[in-house]
Amino acid sequence: MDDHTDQIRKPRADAVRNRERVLEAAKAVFNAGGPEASLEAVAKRAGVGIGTLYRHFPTREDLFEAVYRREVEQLSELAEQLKNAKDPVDALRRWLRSGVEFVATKKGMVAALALAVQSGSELHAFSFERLSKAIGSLLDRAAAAGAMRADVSPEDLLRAFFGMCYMHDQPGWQSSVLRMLDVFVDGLRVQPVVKAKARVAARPAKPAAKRKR
Amino acid sequence: MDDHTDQIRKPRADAVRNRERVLEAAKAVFNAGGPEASLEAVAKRAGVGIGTLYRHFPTREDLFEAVYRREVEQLSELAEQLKNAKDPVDALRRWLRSGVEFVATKKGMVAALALAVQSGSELHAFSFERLSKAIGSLLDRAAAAGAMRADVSPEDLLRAFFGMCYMHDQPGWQSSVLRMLDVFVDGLRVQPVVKAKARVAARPAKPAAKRKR
DNA sequence: GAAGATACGGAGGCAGCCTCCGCTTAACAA
DNA sequence: TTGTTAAGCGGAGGCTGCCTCCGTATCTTC
Repeated sequence: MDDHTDQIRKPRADAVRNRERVLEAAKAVFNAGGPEASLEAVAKRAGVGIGTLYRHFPTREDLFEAVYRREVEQLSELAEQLKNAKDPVDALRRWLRSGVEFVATKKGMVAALALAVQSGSELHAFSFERLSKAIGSLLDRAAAAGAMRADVSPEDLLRAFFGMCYMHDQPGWQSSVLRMLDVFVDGLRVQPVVKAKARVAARPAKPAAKRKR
Repeated sequence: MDDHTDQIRKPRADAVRNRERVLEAAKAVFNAGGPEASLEAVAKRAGVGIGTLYRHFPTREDLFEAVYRREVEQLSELAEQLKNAKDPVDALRRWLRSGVEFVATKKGMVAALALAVQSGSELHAFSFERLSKAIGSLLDRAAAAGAMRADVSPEDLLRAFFGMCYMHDQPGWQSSVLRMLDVFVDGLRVQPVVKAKARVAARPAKPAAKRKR
């Protein structure tokens, strides 16, 4: 909307450079020392003053956002691609598995997201919206095909996913999470009326809101 | 083992009193301000010096442990009771639901546990051991009865449970978690061979390690 | 080259962590 | 009771990290 107002000064070269340096330093420092690492350490590593860091990224979360936005986008794009897979349930499973790998690589991200969630920050809002949308279409497709229960929202799924990944620094977390996700996806499949027990009325028949067709 | 060594001085009355005061204050402060709340605030509220607080609880985790140990024990006892229920799967489901309620009440606990997990503290070790054991018997019973897949460890389950609850300060978390747990338990049931699709080889037939009979 | 906008850096105020040690007080013996 | 002494108390103080503010330096534009 203000893309081409009258005269726009070219951004200062040093500013651009510094921003980049800070980002790089932040990525390194956060990955090494967790998301609570000292911002002064980041500044020092970037070779800039603490004031400069704060000017570019007024809050810690702003810094997280800049560092991890791209990574969230990658995850989201992956879902986008899987949209075209044949078996939608399998696509979902594949996305979740990839997500786990992803988390395993970028250890910093989950912790940052967890922090972001608690503080209700931008990053959280952005990430959840982006990912929800991406996964939402997977879910919708699966539900529309009748291959999966339809009363589970993308947000639900994300919460569960990230929650499980949150334990990502315990010994066997990765295989554990994979196992749990498997169980979860199994539970997600629409089940034939195998159990004539009590839970009959528990699940509403209507597909809850945003069905595709 | 050193219950009656030669001469043991009776513990000082003021020390006992102060310990109690600090615990009470801590519970209040943590529940209100989260587990990162200032320890000096706790001391002030307890009406003791900061030094006293640190003498009784050298680390923040020690304080958490003392505050939340009892609560963990309650959860664990609940599982103990459910052991006698008829339907083991249902018992598990009930335990999980109670767990959610529990978390809803004692908001402090999950956050504290989450912190504890990351720092690999006592509290974490203790809690996980205690709860694992309690749930383990539920799982075993269910698996032995053939009502549930047997390749899921109590630790897995706990991780998943706490993970899901970790988002416990977002708007609709409670119903979301309940929904997810339902899905999860569904996935946990051993499924009849309803789907002759691809996933045939995915799950090994052998019940993985500790089967009951 | 000059002017003016923009960005830099770090001093400094504040808060919380944790330690240390001189003083107080409770428990026990006589 | 009173004296002795171990146990406990409290808060000053050193340290680290957060964040703001503003005098100074540097870049862009003309």
